[in-house]
Amino acid sequence: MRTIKNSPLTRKLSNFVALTEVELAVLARLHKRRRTFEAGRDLVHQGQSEQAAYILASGWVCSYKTQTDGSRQIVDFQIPGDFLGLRSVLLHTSDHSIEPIMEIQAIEVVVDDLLEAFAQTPRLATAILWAVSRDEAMVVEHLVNIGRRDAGERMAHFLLELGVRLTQVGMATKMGYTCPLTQYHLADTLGLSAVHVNRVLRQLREKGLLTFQSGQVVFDDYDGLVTLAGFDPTYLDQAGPLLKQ
Amino acid sequence: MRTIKNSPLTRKLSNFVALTEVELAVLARLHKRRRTFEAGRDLVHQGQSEQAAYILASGWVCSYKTQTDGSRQIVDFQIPGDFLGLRSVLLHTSDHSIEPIMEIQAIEVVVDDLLEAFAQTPRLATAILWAVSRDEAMVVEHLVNIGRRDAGERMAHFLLELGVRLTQVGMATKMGYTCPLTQYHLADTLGLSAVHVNRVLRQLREKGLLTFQSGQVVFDDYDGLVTLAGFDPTYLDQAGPLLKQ
DNA sequence: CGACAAGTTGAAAATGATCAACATCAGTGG
DNA sequence: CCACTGATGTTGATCATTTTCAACTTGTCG
Repeated sequence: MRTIKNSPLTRKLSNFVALTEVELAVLARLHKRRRTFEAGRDLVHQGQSEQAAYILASGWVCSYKTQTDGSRQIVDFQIPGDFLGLRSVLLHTSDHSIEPIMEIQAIEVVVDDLLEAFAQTPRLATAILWAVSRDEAMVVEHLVNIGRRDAGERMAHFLLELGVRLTQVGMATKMGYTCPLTQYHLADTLGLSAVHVNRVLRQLREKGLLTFQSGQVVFDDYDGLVTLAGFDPTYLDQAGPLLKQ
Repeated sequence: MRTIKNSPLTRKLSNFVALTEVELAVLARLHKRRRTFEAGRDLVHQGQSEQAAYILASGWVCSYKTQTDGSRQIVDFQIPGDFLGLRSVLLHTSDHSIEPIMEIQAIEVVVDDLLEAFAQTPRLATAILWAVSRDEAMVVEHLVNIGRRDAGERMAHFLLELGVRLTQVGMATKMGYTCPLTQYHLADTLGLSAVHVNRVLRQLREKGLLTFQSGQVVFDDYDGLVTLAGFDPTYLDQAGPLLKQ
């Protein structure tokens, strides 16, 4: 049976703040309607001013921005336990869109409930501040990835990072993982054209580093990839609770 | 006389949460030693595990990451009122370095005091959560800038954004502003080579759009720049307090 | 089967990087 | 007062990476 104690969000927050029974109860009251969204249809749309945020329960989504010329930049992917649209709610306006990669389930959280919960249990606010900071650290790493690495390094770095994140929730190993992303998703994530993504994947495969085919990422030479990408997973590490009970 | 009530940080946080006298008092107790740092010498160094965060009181700093091959990516610039190193403190490790562009003054904040303050006044935690979210929105916009715009558009967008931020603190107008950044800073910010930065600045000047010489940014054609860059300052807007007294 | 999304490949064009040289200016010490 | 130095800015020539355009393949689903 799935309870509040083993939800992905609780598991994630517990890495930072050891939550008490009272805090778990407050967290439980946040869980409102569970909603299902189909692949490809936007959950939140750029420019919209939203009332609710969500906690992702199952599936993958991507958050992205589109420009007037039609090009888009994927900012990040979210996996179960991650917040969706929290920034939009806090800043009173959505500066980005959120699209499910597959059919997903998400739990709606009303913003007033969340702010009320902070008042009741400040440690929960601290835990969420930590979660937001970790998200920012990932965006920063993407920025470095796009700004200062060539196409091959970008691809290797991105797929390694995704591997580490999925490993943390039991969905990947150092051997590889199942990955529903298309080459178009990769292109929009890495700031490349879809055609070039295809070539880069071929080069990595021919060098014996990694194979990404039929929705499966296989690390043929994990250490070689780490070296190529200059991958340092420190920014993803969970160093253990900062606040004790 | 400079009091807690008109410090840049208070001014910034007040945009989100109307702070009470009690909360202002808690904020005041956070203000510890005021320290001066010279230009070019790192305030926080990548990999270091820091005890303290800072609030920038005067001057500009940049936060950046360096890679093993020596290239660096500037993630963002901070101006007075911004937090420095908050993420490092929350995540228990510094994933980036912070370098003063000029001589700066910063106020040291001990992390335990900050977490203690959250417990006393949860609304302060909410205000800081908002500030962190706004920082993230800026990093996201930089990501789009580097991922999906060409060199000229990037330069225009960056200098326009900086203009808006400086205007919010009274240090710029639509005419232009004083800017201490070198072409190397711009290159490391925009993911370009310093040589190409120089060419791009020349092209913008020859097109009558903007002049950046001798530490002065002059907008020769503001609207033209906005069009070129596809600049939409929504993500920088301060929509007014979400939490009332 | 037909339609459509996704993946693959080649050739030409564009964008930006690298290398190298030189200019300008402020500070420094003889 | 001047030569020297280092940081910054400027320009040209060449090279590498990545994009664009176009065609074609493969697989899936009705």
